Amino acid sequence: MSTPKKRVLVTSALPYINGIKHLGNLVGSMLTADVFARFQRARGRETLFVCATDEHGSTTELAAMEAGQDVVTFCAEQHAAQADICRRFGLSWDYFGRSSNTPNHKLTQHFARQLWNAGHLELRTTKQVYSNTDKRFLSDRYVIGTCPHCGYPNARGDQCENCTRVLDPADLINPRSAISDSSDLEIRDSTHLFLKQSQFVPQLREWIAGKKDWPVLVTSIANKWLDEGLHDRGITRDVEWGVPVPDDIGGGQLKGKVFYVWFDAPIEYIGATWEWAEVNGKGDAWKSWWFGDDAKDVTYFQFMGKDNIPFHTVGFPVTIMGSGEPWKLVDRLKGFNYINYYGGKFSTSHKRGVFMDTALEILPADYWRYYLIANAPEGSDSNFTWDHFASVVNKDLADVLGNFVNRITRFCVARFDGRVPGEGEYGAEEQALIEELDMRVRTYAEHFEAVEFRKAAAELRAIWVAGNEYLTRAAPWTTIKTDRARAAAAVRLGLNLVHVFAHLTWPIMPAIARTIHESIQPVAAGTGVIPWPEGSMADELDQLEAGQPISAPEVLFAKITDEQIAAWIERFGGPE
RNA sequence: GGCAGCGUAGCUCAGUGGUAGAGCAGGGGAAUCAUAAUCCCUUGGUCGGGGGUUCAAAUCCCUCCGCUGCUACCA
Repeated sequence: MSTPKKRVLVTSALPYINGIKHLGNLVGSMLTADVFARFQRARGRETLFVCATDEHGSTTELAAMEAGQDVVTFCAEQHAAQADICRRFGLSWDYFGRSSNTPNHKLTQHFARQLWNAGHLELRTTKQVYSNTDKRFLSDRYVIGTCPHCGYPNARGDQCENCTRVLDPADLINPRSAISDSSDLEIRDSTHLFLKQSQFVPQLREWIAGKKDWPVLVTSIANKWLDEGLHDRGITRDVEWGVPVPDDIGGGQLKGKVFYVWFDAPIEYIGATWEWAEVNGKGDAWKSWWFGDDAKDVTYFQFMGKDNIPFHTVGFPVTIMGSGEPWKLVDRLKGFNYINYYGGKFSTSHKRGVFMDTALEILPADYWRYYLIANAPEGSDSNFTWDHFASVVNKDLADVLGNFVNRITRFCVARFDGRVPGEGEYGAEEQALIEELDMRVRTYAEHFEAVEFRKAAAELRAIWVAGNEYLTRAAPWTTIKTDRARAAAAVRLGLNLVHVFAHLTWPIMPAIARTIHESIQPVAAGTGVIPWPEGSMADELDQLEAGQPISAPEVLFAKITDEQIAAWIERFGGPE
């Protein structure tokens, strides 16, 4: 298959600043984006992978208040914490930015100005709840009161969680502030900018219709919004923490207001690229990834959970289309369903499920990376249980991959002095394996190119299994008794296989891949990328020099025990 | 309530018109290099229920049931 030398731009949905993400958030955006970006780099394509924390909005202000911090300090600390945990998960972005940084401010104001000048924004005055005690406007969800439909006393202003009916804060009986519990509320007029999304329906529909390779999940959600009729959307808010609306937009009627977090957050994909260029002294290079003819050779991939799909198929595209400028739209949008935890939702407040920090407390990142990629919720929601997790880790990682590396390297150390044996020639058995792997490696790459993670992981596993099958057929522990050269050839092939496995495994399990590689030979210094084996398997499996020393690595994957499973169910929650 | 996705072997999931599949779990065997790890063979499903279209339906249509999510001011 030819390898187009195009640039690849990868973004993952921005994690919200408030709180450590759980495994579902991780697999649905950041992790799959990382594996994809690593694959592209491994194939030698110029790749830019950016992400950032999404920091604005009233939720952040209130979380900071609760933490007893000012919002700037709160966000700085939270950003540092997320950056650290993501780095420890092996997420390899070229830059991890912040939506509160200057580039995003400039870009958000630029896009708004373009939209305003083109007549796609208009001023509308809305009625909103103002809390005199809190001295702020309250978003609907921060007004609580008695539900007019079912009498539930703690219904939120956007929806009653008891009867699930959609509400307006004005409907609530005895409304009060969720922040202070004060009932000293009033309705005030507030003027806001509205984005006239409804004008873009035909353009959006045509754009979506051209995306034949997007998941059904994505196009069906997008079409549903278009079919129901797009509402014009308010893109400003009466809060303090956000990108300020500049004076030249809105005729001076929007003093003190900021843009809505969902308006500025996706713009931060561009902002993060700008931040990357600034930090690396690349000047205007960021523009070549996003703007005009310079970005013609860029293929842009987005990764996100299904909750983010409307904002990326409708909201952000309208911003770009409406700007009248040639900014890049997403080429390939990969959306994911959710991972459930024993059939229910992951929940911070109920201490149910596994979060990025607690996951790393109990096992290394690569265990999680493999499990999550092999079970990515692509077709439908998937379900996490400790028993399932343990069976995948123990079987696929410990028994199939770990044991293969262990058995061949230990045998080489015991019977061939820990050196790659040069005797013997590859025969029919080896040729059959080479042909099988030529096919399987091609298939594995095709699954990645098609952004199909479960299938890719299943093919990788099948490649590991092929190694064990070969070794059992070749049985060097038997042939060595009568034909040392024959056994030597089998060991040489087995060691070459270990080397190839390291290269194939790197996008999914970068740390383990490096360990495996270094048991055979040092990884070439440089970028840290362990490149894809682009050659024919006949060549790739004849790479190691005769006589070169190897070592048997320590146990690569510790098996998960029943006692551990029981302890983790106790700690994180289990079947109810 | 409306809408969307999903419902396939005990479990996790492929399969979108042409004789039901994979991995794990279960059963039998081989091997002994290896973390008792591996390899081979194998049991197991009226594809959520019902109706329809078709020479042919897991696949298309209708209807019912169930699960999950979204429903625009949570992000």
